Amino acid sequence: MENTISKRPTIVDIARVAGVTPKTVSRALNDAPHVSEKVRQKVKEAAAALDYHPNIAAQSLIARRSYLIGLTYERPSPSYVVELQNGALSRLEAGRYRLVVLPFSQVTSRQEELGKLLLRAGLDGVLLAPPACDQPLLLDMLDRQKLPYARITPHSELDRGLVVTMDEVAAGEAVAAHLLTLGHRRVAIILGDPSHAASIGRMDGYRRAFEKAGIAIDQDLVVTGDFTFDVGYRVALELLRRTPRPTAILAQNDDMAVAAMAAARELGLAVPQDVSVAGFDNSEVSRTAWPQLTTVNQPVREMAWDAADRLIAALDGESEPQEPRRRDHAHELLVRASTVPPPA
Amino acid sequence: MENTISKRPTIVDIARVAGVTPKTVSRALNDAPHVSEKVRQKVKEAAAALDYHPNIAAQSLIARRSYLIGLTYERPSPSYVVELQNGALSRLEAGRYRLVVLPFSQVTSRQEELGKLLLRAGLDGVLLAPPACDQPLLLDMLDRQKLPYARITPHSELDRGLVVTMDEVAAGEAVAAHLLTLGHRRVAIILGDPSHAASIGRMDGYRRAFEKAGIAIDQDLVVTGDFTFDVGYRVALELLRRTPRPTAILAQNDDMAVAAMAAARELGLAVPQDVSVAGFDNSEVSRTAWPQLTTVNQPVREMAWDAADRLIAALDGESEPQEPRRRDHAHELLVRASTVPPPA
DNA sequence: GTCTCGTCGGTAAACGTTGACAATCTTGTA
DNA sequence: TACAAGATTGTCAACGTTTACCGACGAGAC
Repeated sequence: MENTISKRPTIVDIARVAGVTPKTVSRALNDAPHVSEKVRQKVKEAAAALDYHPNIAAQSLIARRSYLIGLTYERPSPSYVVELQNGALSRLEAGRYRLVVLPFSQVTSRQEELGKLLLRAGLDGVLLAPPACDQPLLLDMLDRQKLPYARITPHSELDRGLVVTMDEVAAGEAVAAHLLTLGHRRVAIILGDPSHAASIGRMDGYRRAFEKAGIAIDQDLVVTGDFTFDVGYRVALELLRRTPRPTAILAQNDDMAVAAMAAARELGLAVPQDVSVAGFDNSEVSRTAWPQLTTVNQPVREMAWDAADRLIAALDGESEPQEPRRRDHAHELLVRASTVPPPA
Repeated sequence: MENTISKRPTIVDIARVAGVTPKTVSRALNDAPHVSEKVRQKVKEAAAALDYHPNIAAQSLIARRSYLIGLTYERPSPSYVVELQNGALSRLEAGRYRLVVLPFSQVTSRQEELGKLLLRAGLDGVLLAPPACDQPLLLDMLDRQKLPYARITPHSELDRGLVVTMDEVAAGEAVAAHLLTLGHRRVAIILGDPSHAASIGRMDGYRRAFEKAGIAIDQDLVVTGDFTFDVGYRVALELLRRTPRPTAILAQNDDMAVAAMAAARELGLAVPQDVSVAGFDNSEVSRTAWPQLTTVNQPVREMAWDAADRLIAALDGESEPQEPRRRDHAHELLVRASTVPPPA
C-alpha cells in the first residue's frame, strides 16, 4: 500500500531507487568526484524519473547561504525600478541567486525599521538604491550584522561598502550648460526629494554650469518637488504663472519634466517654442513624451548589473576583493526636441 | 579567549546567556504558551542584546516552507510590472512572505524551461501574469509538482488553479463602443502580442462593439504590434499614411497608443483633432502623455493584491478553500482628451 | 605475496530550529 | 500531608543536505 500523502522526493528516495547511499546520490548530482560514471548516470536517471528538485532550505542551512539578494528602493518612477531590477537580474540569471524586492517608503525617518526588515529577510547581500544607500544608521546596522551591501549611486561616505556611481555633478552640469548655451537666462529649477542624494549632486552640477557661464542662479526660480509627476505638475504651474516667465525649466527627473510640459500646455504655452524643458534619467517616459525630452542618460541598468556583480563576487570569492571598491559609470547628455533657444 | 571568528548568534547562544534551554528560548521568542512572563522577558532581552535574527533556512527546513512567493511576467511595460509588484507586495508586507521576481522571455516556446526555473527557485507558490498564466504545459508541470499558483487575468482553462480576472471582452467592447459612439467609422486597430491572451479578449470585445453598432471591421486596418512603443510607432506610421486615413486608432495598450500619437505628430497630424487615439491599461504613461489618453483602467494593482491574497490563504489555510476559485474585477472606461468626434 | 597508493563508496555528524513527549514544579484541595 | 491538575521547563529527534572521515577494493611495485 502506497502512502497516500505524496511528498516531494528527497535524496533518500533517489538512493533507494538507484540502490546506492544518499551520500553517493549527493556526489553524483553535484558532479563531485569519487563517483563512477556508471553510478552517476544511474543516479541522474533516477532523479529525473522522480522529478527531483533539491530542497533549497536544507542546502542553505548547511552552506550558511540563502542565495537571496535583496533589492531595496523607495517608490521612484516605474521605469527606474524596472531598469534597476532588470540590470540586477541580468547578472543573477546565470547563477543560483534569486532576487527579492523590498521597496520601502520614508527610508530616512525609518532606517532602523528598514534595517530590521533587511536582516530578517535572510539575505546574503543587498543592493541599496537611493536614498537607502545614503543612510548612515542603516549602513551601521548592516556593518554590525556583517550583511554585505552594494550601493548604487550613493552621494556620501563613498568608502563604505561596495559602491557603483555615476558622477551626478558632471551630469547636472552638462544638462544645465546645454540650456545656457542655447541662450536661456531665466531658468527655473525643479528639485527632487531633498533626501535623495541625487538631488543635491545634480543641483551642484547646475550651479557649476551657471558659475562657469558667469550667470547667477535666481533663487526665486528654484523650487522643490519630490520626483513625482503630481507634485511636479503643481510646482511647474506655479512657476510658469510668474512674470517674467522663465524661458526654460530644468527638472531633476523625467517625470517632473513631463509634468512641466503638461503644465505649460495647460497654460496655453507651446513646448519648446515658448518654454524649453529638460529632464534627467532617460526614462521610458522621456522617449514616449511629445516632444521627446532632452535628458541625461543615467546608465541605471548597467549600474545595477555592476552592483550585483560586485556583490556576488564578494559573496562567492573567498579572498578579499583586490580591485577598488568603487566603479564609476559615465553619463550621456541626450539632446532631443524639448529644448530650443529662448523666444526672441 | 574569545573566538575570533564571529558568527551570527543562534538560539543556543541566547539560551546560554539567559540561563535556560534552547527550547525555552524558541518558545519565548515565538510567543508560544508555556513560558512564564519573567523568563520570556529575560530571553527577549538577551536576544536583543545579541542582535539575534532567526535563521530562516532552518525554520524553512522544518516548516517545509520557504516563505517565498514568486512573480513571473514577460517584459511588458514598466508601469504594468511595477503595479503588479506593488499590488502583490502590499499584501505580503504584513506577513513573513517575501517576493522573488522572475521575469522570463519567450514564455510560450520555453514553458518547460520556465517550469524548471520556478521549481528550482524553492518557492511556496507563484503568481503568474500573462502570458505565463495561459501555458498549459507549464500549468501541468506545476500541478504535477504540487506548486500552488494564482493566475492573473488568464484567458483559457479558467478552472485551473486560483484565478483573478478582469473581463477583457467587456472592457474592449467599452472602449470600442466609445469611439463608435463618437461617430468614428474608419477605425484602425493595433493588436498586442498575439500570444498574450489579453490580445484575443480585447479584440473580441472590439468585435462585439462593432457588431452591436452594425458596423463592419475593416480587416485592412487591423495590424499586429507587440505591446511595445517601438513596434507600435512603426505600424501606426504605416496606418496613418493610408488613404483614406483612419479617423481613430484603437491600440491594445497605452504604450502603443502613445506611440500612435507620436507617429501622428511625426506626420503633422494633430491629436485628437485629426485622429483620435484610445489605449488600454490606464498606465502611468497614459496620464503623463499629452493629450491625456482615453483608456481602460485595468485594476492591475488590485488584481495582484487579490492573487497574492488567494495564494497565501491557500498556503496558510489548512482547510481547502470554500470560496470560489475565481474572482472578477471590474474595468473602468476613462474618457480623457485623446478622443473626440471625427473631423467633419 | 605483500605493501602502498588511489579510487570509489559508506557512516556519522552537523547546520539551527521546532514538534512530540517526558519531567518537574506550583498550586489548590481532600 | 498527600495528591491531582495544570503550568512550566527540559530532552530528544527530526527536517534534507553536505562535510569530514573511514573502509574496501583494485592496480602496480617490490
